[in-house]
Amino acid sequence: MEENLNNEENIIREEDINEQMQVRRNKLQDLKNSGKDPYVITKFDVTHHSETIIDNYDELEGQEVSIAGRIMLKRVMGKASFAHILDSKGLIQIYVRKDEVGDDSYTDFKVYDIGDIIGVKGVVFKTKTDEISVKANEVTLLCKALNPLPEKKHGLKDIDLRYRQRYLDLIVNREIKDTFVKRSLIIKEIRKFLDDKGFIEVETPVLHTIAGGAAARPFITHHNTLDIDLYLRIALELHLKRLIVGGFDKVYEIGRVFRNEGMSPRHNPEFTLLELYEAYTDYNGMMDLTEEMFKVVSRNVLGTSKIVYGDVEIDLEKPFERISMVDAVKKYKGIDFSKITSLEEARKLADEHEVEYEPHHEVGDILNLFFEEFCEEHLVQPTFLMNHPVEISPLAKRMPEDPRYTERFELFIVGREHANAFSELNDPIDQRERFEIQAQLKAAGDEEANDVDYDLLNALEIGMPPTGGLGIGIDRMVMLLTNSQSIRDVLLFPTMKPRD
RNA sequence: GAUCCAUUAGCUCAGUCGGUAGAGCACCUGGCUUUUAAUCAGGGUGUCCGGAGUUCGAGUCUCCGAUGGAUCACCA
Repeated sequence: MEENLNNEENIIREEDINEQMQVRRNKLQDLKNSGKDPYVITKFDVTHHSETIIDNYDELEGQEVSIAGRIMLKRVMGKASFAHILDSKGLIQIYVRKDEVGDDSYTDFKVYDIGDIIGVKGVVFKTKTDEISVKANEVTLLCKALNPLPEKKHGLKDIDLRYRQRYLDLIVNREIKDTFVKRSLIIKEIRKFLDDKGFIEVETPVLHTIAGGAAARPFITHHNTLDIDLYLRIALELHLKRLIVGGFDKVYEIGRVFRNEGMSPRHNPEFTLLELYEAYTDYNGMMDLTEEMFKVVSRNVLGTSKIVYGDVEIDLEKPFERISMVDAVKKYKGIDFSKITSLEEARKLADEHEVEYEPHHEVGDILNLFFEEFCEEHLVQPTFLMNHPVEISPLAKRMPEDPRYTERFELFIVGREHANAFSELNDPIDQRERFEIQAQLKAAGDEEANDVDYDLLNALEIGMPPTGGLGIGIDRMVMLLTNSQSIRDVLLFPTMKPRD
């Protein structure tokens, strides 16, 4: 059955071969017929990269080098040719003369296509226009490209194709490679930053029996042998806290989490989350850590902590602003929620200001709606939004001076949430009550509400020290530091709907 | 999930009022021993995203569908 389907696909594909693709297949067949099948070659010794040759021209002039890369541009004349070769570091020109490589080799070279991968042995020199080049004395075809590359002038602009065929995008739009190099450096710097502070990196399960630690709809999968449904994790929180109970004082994990929700320029179904937990500190400690991390990572990766995002300059150097959610709503909307004590008052306010709420929303939920509606977009420079209502913070400790609110903060930059942290709730009795409220919400149809995690409750009953916890969306952070407007520009292979 | 926009050659894009499908690059044939998005002469290679409808006639108008983008909803 499956084979039949594949055969059908293959038949369709054969029909899709256009003239250019057919020409290249014919060229490959000719190579094979004359004993020059490039696919039998297993290795090629590369001694230099384009960048090395260009950066060290003075030492390398007249020296023999061996380079390899993809033909990107080709200028063929009767008995001599120029071409540009793309290797992992960039472009370099090669000069191929018939009287240097021999008649047969030159004839072969003339029919190589843009996109083919060749190895070149030759001598470093400068052309009369001062371009650093390699004069070939030997050219080897290492791989035939059977499909043509996009055009040299305009490259590949079709966003759909760029995401679906990222390999093409990387070849043709080489500047995007920088984004992914930076992404790698950012994650490396985060690890270094945390390791230097004595944090231990751990790995916890991706397959969960309970989807908790965040408000999100999970992906559901099935384990055949156990015959149970499992959830792909939506957060790292609940396992990392168990490790604090177990005696690790400082732990972190950088891992993929999965949320079965809408996609947008800022949301991908799978994304990378950093979560860390530190015993014997609170959300103030987490604020200091967050501020330092953003500053240091930016400095070490970009060489500066004053960055440009879109048309705004963001200063990660000066102390981040700190404001409570109640004060933010007061500042940007002129409404003082600290004086709102009943749900009726809150609903009346919401009605007056055309803020839509759900029947199950309490005062704290409505406060949060006001914040999202009227304040969020104003928090462009780094701002810690603090002291969220307990209703939207089921895992955070209450503020001792006002139990309606929690010791929690979110870091906002360019109007977006970049971090979320709190003094972790370690009161097992309070935690049990909050889980039960979540369970009621879930029973009432809220698909994002948490289940009761009895094992976590047991862990808390064993005893978790006062702990600060922090989560940072790595993709958002990479977007910020690479001035990327879409999350898909910082993901090598963003989730795409299959065609047909 | 809703709304708007896009989809034409391998790539980037034109296509007027509904009247036989166009350009540049790429590709093919030939020339050219220092080119620089090489160049000179010649060649158009197509499921106009798919399907249905209106019409004498549809790339163009209408409807249904696919994929993508933006905005909204949800969220990080």
